[in-house]
Amino acid sequence: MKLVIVESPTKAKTIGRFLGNDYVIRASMGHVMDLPKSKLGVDVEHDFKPEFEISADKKKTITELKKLAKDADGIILATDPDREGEAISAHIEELLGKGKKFVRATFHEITQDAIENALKNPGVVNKQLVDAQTARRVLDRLVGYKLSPLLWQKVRRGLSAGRVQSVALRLIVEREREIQKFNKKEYWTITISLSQNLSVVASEAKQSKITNEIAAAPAAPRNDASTDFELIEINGEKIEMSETFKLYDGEYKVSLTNINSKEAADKIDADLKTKIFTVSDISQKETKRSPQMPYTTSTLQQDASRRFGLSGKRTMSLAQKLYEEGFITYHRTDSVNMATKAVFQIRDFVKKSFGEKYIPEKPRFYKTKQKLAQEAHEAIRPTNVSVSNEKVDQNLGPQYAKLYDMIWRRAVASQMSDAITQSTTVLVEAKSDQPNTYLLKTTGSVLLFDGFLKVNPFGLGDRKLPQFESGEKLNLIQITPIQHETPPPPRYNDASIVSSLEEEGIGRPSTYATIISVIEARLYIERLQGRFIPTSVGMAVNDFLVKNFSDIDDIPFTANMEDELDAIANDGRPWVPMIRDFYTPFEKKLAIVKKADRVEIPTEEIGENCPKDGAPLVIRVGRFGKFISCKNFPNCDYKRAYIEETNFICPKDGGKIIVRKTKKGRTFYGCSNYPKCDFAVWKLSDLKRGAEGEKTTKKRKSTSKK
DNA sequence: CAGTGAGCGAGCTTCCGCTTGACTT
Repeated sequence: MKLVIVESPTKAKTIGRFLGNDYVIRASMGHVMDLPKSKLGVDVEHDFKPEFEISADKKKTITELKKLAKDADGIILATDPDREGEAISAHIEELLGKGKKFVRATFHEITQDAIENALKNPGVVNKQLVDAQTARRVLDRLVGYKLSPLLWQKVRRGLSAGRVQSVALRLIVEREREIQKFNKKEYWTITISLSQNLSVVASEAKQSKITNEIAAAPAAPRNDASTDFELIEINGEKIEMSETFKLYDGEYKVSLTNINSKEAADKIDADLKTKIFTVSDISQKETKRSPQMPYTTSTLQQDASRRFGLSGKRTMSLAQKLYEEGFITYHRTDSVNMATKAVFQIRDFVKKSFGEKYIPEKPRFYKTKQKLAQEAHEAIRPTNVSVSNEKVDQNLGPQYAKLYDMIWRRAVASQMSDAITQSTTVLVEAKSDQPNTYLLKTTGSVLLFDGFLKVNPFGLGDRKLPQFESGEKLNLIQITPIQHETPPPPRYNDASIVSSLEEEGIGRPSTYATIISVIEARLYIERLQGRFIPTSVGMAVNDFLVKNFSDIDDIPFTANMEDELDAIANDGRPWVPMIRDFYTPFEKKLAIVKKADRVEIPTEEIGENCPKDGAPLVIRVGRFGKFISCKNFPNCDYKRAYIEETNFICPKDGGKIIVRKTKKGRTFYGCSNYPKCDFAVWKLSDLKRGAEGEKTTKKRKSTSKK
């Protein structure tokens, strides 16, 4: 008997189906050893020796593995083929060790071929890769467990800092400041509605029929409905312009026009009324649109957030179940690669369902753009393309089916043909014998071939233009000047923060969702309609870290770290000097900052005075969220709850429903007349149903359990 | 289901990354 050890139990089950009876497959359930939770666990005096110990929740797993190892003829370490996976193998080897025969087997996809291949070509644990993981772990521990206590001392108890979470917080704080200092600019666009002159062109219409037949896309028939044109040039000069702003995280571009006041717009409006409008140019262009790459963890979370408003946490929990039930491949991945077998299955499926035209000549193979990607797994795809979302609905329910459907469409579309669109641009000149000539433009587009849009129809929508003739005169129907303001850069949400973190190589697929949960749990940020706003505590912590540790609390720090880890893994550089080079200046800085003053958390006045001593009342952020207190604290201890109202009323006594938090920090909604009225619900949607239907609520629950 | 900020000074808070259940509704 041979013992095979992988990380995930679902993976173990799948592999069991491929291998014969002489193999026993077990899962490690992730890391089995870690640094102790309650102390630093790194001996900085003695070459940073880490005190790895068996994780509390893995003692049982290890006991069982040890038992199996005793009877095994050989042990195959088949953990994930990346830095962390290599360390898990090393830890298991160390724990089960002594006289056992270990080999290391790696594969990047769970297919029969890949696994047989891996077993035929066994290797040994890569010590250099393990060293790189040790360095990563020790560095993160030193940063986290040295900075956090400093925050307890200088700001408030229970706070935290770390290489990843502090940069995520910084992104959000910097963005808030960029929004605050953003200068809005007024600008105007001018839309001109023009119509065709039916009686005049009636005879020409016949002639145009010839061109009409040649053109692949038929134009809408001529009619007297008007078409909207945009003003684009005045006397040969373009009115559109753009401004670029440097942000902490990249660049921000806004487009606007050089018409910057109502007076200027009105003047153009009046002048345009005196002009004659003539079609001056018609051009057509075919554009190809290619499908998107199949999902990774990051893009899956982004799309689920954008399309269904799901949090990263929720998406991952739905995906976990889909994975466990065998509907999709592994859901924590940074790879866009699909197993060759799956690619051909999808091509077959598309050919059968939609015809030959819908698959490109050659299969599409995608490459990830992230240079820090470790690509230990496949992209996220359905394990069997012929499984419909109805089947998922029957087995797991509509929420799961919705996510599965999204994954299915993206994966299938990724192997389909390009969509082909024909766009038509019509230019109109507006002039007279008086000064000033204007150029107007309109664009229409027609889908010639839907291609991949057949299964993933996003951003679809034709805009058919009537058939125009060059030189044709048009009638002015209406001129509409519209006022705009340049919008400030948007606040981050679940989708955009994950996108930024991934782009900068900060965090990993298994942590994107938890990074956000952590800074939310510390009350560093709060959500406003799904977007992140830093709290006063978040601002204070961020400013403290940036002021004193900007070399760590910055995007390039992780990129540099990754370069150094690569040198350890690939060139065999020793890890201890790398950590020492980091720690020596860090320790000096820590000692200096320890002597500095406490940080004051800014408060916000609410425009009301304290009933006790008349001083202004302020909003503070405590351990459980916002509350109102006297500015003179601790000399005056007046305090009361910060009440966030909703639009709902209590079905029991008609009081207002307000937002509250449990001791554990969960949000719920209760009656403002508490404790006189004890009405409370977890979700506002429960409230709508509440009055008429306890029965319907119960029914739904029992069916969804099936 | 409904707490909060400091200090008094017990004992404790905290990192990132790899995996699931065990919890709650």
